[in-house]
Order: sequence, then structure tokens, then C-alpha cells
Amino acid sequence: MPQPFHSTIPPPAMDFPPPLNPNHIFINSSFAPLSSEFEPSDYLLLDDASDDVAAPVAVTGGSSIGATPMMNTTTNMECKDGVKRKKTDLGFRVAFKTKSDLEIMDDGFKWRKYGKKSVKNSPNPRNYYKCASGGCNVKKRVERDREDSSYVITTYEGVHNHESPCVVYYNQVPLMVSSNAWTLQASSQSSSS
DNA sequence: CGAATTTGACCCGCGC
DNA sequence: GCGCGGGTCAAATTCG
Repeated sequence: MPQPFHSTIPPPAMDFPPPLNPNHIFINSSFAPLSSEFEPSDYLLLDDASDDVAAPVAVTGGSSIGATPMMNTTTNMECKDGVKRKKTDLGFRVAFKTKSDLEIMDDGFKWRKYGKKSVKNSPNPRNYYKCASGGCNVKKRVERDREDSSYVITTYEGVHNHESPCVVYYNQVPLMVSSNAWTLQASSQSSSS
């Protein structure tokens, strides 16, 4: 799968994950909710779409997005061979619901797929990705909305400890996102390789 | 040939 | 205690 680098992820040590795709959005503002950007009716809760995620996701006619990061507590968990893991010690978890034909969002980071699972309440499989950058434990889950498969639910978990590989490019391209024109679009590949 | 993806198995938490 | 569902691992396979 190609890894087109073209996005406008803000540079500095991402202290907030939503590396969105992006063409082009980045919800930053110190994690401030987008309530001032969207109509209340544009929100919905992913309370059941992705387990404990309760991040409000803004969905506006077509391809807009938004989200509110959630702090999560840590839960120790021990896996096979006694390897200790943390259930949610990655920091933040943010869910985005995006209207797109494509499931793979080009968010400027390089992801490695490590799992795929069909979920009980959804006819669509859920894909699991890890940030391919060494030492970075950010994960993301991608699945189609079970009620409207034209929407893709992307859940980021954790905080990148490195900059987006597209920062350089970012510096060369004028930001085309106005305060009220957030648009998210999938990478322009029409079909997977 | 190396890297990335696929996919079945395994493990754990939770509800009954 | 058991079964179900979700998340991760890792060997096999595919791709560049």
C-alpha cells in the first residue's frame, strides 16, 4: 500500500495524536472541543462504536470531521508469556468518523497493519494499525460505520513521539483550511494495490 | 531479498 | 466457571 506523503500535520512534537489525514486537518487548540466550530446537531457519540471511546465526533454534510480527545486511565494487562502490557496507557484516544469511500486515511504517518478482526456488531471488519516508526506506540483502528458504510470510523490511541514524516512537505504547502472549512478526505488512491 | 500484509491462533477481560 | 468478544502475535504469504 502506497504511503503518499502529503498532509498538513502541524509539526512540533505531536502532543496530540489526531494525525488526521489529511489533507488536511488538524484539531489542535490544546484539545479544545470543536463545539465552537460545529453545530450541536453535528455531534454524535461513539459510545458504542468503539468500546470505551466516547469521543464526540463531528459529522457534517459530506466530509468534515472533528473530535474531542479523551483522557484514559491506565489498566495493566498481562498477555501471553507473561508479557505485561497496558490496556490504555498510550495517552489519548480519539475517534473520528469520516465520510469516505476509502478506509485508509493518509494522515502523514506511516502505519503498519498488524491485525484484522470482524466485530460482532458490525458487518465490516476492523483493521488494526501501529505506527511504523520505531519506538512509537501509537495505534489506530479503522472500521466502517456499521449503520452507514459510507462512513469510516478511525480511532487513534496514543501520542506520537516523533514528528510526522511529512513535516517538510507541510512547510512547503500553504495551508488551505479555513477556520470553518475543515475538510477531510482520503488519500487519492482509488483502489488498493 | 527485504518489507509489508494477511490471517489464524492465542490471550485476556467481562458478562452471565 | 464458562463462553464470547476484542486485541495482539507471529508464521506464512505477497509485493516492490
